[in-house]
Amino acid sequence: MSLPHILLGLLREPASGYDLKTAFDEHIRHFWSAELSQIYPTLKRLEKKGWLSSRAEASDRGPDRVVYETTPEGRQELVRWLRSGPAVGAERFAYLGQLAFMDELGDERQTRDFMVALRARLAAWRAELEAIEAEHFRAVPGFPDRLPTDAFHDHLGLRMGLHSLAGKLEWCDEAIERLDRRIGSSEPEAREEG
Amino acid sequence: MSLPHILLGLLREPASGYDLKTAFDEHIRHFWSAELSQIYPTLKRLEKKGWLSSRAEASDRGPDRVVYETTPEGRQELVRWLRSGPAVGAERFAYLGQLAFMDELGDERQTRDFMVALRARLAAWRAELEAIEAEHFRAVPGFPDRLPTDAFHDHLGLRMGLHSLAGKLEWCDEAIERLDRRIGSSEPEAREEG
DNA sequence: ACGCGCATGTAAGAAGTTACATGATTTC
DNA sequence: GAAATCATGTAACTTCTTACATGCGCGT
Repeated sequence: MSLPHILLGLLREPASGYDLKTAFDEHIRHFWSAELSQIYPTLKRLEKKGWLSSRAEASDRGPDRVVYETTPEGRQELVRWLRSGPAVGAERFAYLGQLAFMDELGDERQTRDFMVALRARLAAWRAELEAIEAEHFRAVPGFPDRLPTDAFHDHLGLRMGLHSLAGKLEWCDEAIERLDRRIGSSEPEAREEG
Repeated sequence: MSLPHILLGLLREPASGYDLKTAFDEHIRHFWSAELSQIYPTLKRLEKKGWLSSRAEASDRGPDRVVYETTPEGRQELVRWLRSGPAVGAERFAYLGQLAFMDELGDERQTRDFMVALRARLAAWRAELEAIEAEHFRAVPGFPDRLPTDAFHDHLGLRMGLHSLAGKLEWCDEAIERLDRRIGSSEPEAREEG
């Protein structure tokens, strides 16, 4: 039930479905994703609900664009969502499910391999967020303390990702360490790996 | 595409749909959730696929139970999923969407209120996980280093939640601090709040 | 001529939620 | 007698994914 609200939020300025998909891939992807085939019908639905209005617009290249913008009702609904308190509690982490059943494999070295792979994925993600933050530092005047309010809010989201990933990476290291101790004490042979 | 695999994982021992719902509410809820109305048809689908078999069983109280267990094919599919590497990247965080658009409200004190509310929710969640860990410490012999492999895997999941929440809570504190600085410097009146 | 980026969608199906329907037994 | 727990589901709907269909204009 959040995609409509994310679209409303993105439609601060008028945009086409295609534009919105670009925004998803560039900025929103860090906490949500959506396909064009989901965006187009959702926009139509929101227009029927009265939260958006649309108009056709000629394009420089390619076919006409259908440009949407929020109506006062749409804007009101966005504000209602923002004021309804943090939407927390429905998160789903498939990799924790995998981990929970990993003992089925009966070999803790496989759990270790899993944790090492997970650590690499999370570290890559963190590197990506760090690069974005570094770029902001370089390019945006007044970063981070004197940012205008919209850029400051973006920045808070980025920091959340970094803190959460830092915690998870600590956990990976802790888990790998404990697994090594268990593997080492149950099996006398040494095992080399970075 | 993870619910079938989580059900396969839970069906290490034969269980009914009702039993599985109980397991979801007790253990799985920390990283996944499912309703009975989703579990029952999914079990039927998995049986048709040949991953589960079922038999009716008399119950002490209430109607007959339909007890499922994994077939060799089901077990093989679970192992395939476990070995396919960490399923990461599709996570969705609605509250980061809210935060990103919060500047629409044009008042950073509302962002601050939001962060305080979010902090409280996350802290409550952490307290819950900590209570579970404390109970394990008290009740489970050999905790945490000499656990049997299944309990050790459960424990890793718990630690992940704690580390991730710790990172997020740090972020909340950082954000609230920065917001206070911004609010304080833009508006001279003091503001009391816990 | 071919592919890429722009721009629109539809169709089919899987996954998930909320509400409803039924009925036994046990506990207060 | 009422409420909780055990136990099964169906129906209607929303949400999301994957695959397909169409066509213009620009660069190589």
